[in-house]
Amino acid sequence: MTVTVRDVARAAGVSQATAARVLGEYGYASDEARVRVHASATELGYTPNGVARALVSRATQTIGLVVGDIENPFFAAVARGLSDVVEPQGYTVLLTNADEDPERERRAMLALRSRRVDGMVVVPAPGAGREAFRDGPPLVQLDRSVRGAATDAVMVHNAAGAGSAVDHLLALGHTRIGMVTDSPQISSSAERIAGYRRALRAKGLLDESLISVGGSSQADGLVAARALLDRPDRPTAIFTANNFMTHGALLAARELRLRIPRDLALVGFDDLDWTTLVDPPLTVVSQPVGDLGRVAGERLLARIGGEDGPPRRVRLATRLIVRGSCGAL
Amino acid sequence: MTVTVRDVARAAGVSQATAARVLGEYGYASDEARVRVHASATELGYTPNGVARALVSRATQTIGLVVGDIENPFFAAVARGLSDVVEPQGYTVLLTNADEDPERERRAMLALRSRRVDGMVVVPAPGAGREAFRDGPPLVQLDRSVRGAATDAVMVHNAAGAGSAVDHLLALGHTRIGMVTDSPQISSSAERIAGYRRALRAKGLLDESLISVGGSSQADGLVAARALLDRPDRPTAIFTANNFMTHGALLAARELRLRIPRDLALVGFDDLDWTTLVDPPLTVVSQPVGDLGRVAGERLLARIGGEDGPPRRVRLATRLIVRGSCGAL
DNA sequence: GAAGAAGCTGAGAACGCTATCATGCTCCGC
DNA sequence: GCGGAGCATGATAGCGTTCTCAGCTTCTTC
Repeated sequence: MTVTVRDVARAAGVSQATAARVLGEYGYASDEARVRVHASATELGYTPNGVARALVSRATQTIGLVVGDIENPFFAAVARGLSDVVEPQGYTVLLTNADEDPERERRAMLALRSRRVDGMVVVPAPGAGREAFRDGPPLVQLDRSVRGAATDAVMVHNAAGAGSAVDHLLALGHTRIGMVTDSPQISSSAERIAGYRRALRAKGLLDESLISVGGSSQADGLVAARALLDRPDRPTAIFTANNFMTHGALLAARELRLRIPRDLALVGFDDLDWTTLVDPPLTVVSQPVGDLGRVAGERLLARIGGEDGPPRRVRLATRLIVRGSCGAL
Repeated sequence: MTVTVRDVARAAGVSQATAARVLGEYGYASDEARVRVHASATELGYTPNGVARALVSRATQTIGLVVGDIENPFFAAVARGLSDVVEPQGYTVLLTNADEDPERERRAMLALRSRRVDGMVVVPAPGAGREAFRDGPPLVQLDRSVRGAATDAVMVHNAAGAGSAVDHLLALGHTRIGMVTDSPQISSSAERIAGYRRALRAKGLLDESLISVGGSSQADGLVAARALLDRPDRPTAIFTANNFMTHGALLAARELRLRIPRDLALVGFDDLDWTTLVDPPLTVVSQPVGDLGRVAGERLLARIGGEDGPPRRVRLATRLIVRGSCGAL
């Protein structure tokens, strides 16, 4: 069915080896052979078979990406950044959603492995064990890192970012600041909790009961935020540790008819398209989402290119963007 | 480096053929051979080489997806739906962003082809020619369809959807209804424009100058919406044909201090997370985004499975969700 | 003019798998 | 006891590339 080098060779009246040489651009070939081979290649519509090539070259020119859910704008931005860096180098991205489930993640990584990806970028699911990261192709962890997994990792300064959010609220005079977060099994969430704790403890204002743990969906965020806001002594400000929690907190505030920022100040982690569209616009700790993917891609390409040495952990800076949801403007 | 069937065979003390049979689960093998092969396979950590398998079976168990930009929530939802349907069948999705550029799209499809994907789902870029869709693996077009490209296609009832939006505005008494749309080179946009025209013409209210053509970004949407709202005889209602245009129109309205729905009624095409978060919540024509991807996946799997017959075009229904942005509530 | 270098070519061996085939072997029924 | 069915096994031929190697021709150099 499909046309092979052999077919092209036959049509051009040369040996398979010669045709392969001109098509593969290596070794010698006379000008005459060259033009004839190219002519019959285009005439027959020859497309090199990447599978066969991958088998002998032991490189599939393919990068695996394992995220929780591509519908999460954070992961979508990461995917975009990754492919932007990697495609110009001839790589294509194999995408899989693991839905924050370690078992699905394990299976996805296995599937990518048997497809012989040249490398993979993984956002580890909560509870993922380090074994999964032991051997296999070059791998970089993104956004989170599994304890004991000796791979490159690209993350943001979570603790500092959370600290900047809390400090902002403290500076505005808040003394009861709650936090709505994803599971602390996720290293980035754990770090954000740590940053929150440290900032409050420094002022002697830490109250553990004001930390509400949700999950990885808006619904979870709503429930967790409601738990905090339903209390008689509800906090006057809330720091939400990811975009689902932010969304949930907004829903909860509306449900309880709390006006922002008058009744409740809000700072979210991770900026989104719509944060400037709501009223008031949201103050957030913005992460360089595209850069996360891009840097992960660069790390990976370097490793694929043979870079050696101990695992490298890269941390990118976050930035507090003050808008209206804390009453600072 | 990596362990092959041959290594497993050697370790188990059987021939390569026998080992291949038990690992590949075909043909005969004694129970003894079976256990020994499996034992040494797990001991050595054997992972089947999908590349080699693909070469002989002529199936990569891989589906290509070409979208404009995975950061667009619409495409992200499509990707999610597709992979949800396709992964349980053992397929993995190769993702590429073509940025609505026919040339990049062409190259992406070529790359997917040389990777020998078993099928592909493509959201054609504006201006894409039918040639690209002529031969190659099974292909389904999504959201849009290229004139003369004889492939399966999965789309929504664009004209009817646009009509329902306009009818809603008409029923509320609006007589000057503008439209902000993406390029009519995109078939779905063209159909939405057609639906808009038909609904207005039926009432004798069609004014071509109220159609403002933007592009594929928020910025374009803002500019196009502003062009409409800056006029002294500005429309009292606007129908936006995709989520970027909706976002842009919201920005333009804010810029001009127009109150929604008092000064301006708004209906968008495509529902999004944040449409219920803005004030007032947005009335939209919602599309079954996940289903688009799922149905495309099912179509594709059917074709890969050998389904024959003329190209099939599937149309999914849209649904008007009335919220507050038209003053209907 | 001989020796060597350089240019060009085809044969053929991998890569790691699937799958066919021929060859034994055991067991059954008649 | 014997033919045939059924089971088990190893050899071996691809899949479509990449790439080495040997052989041949042509050009260079002293």
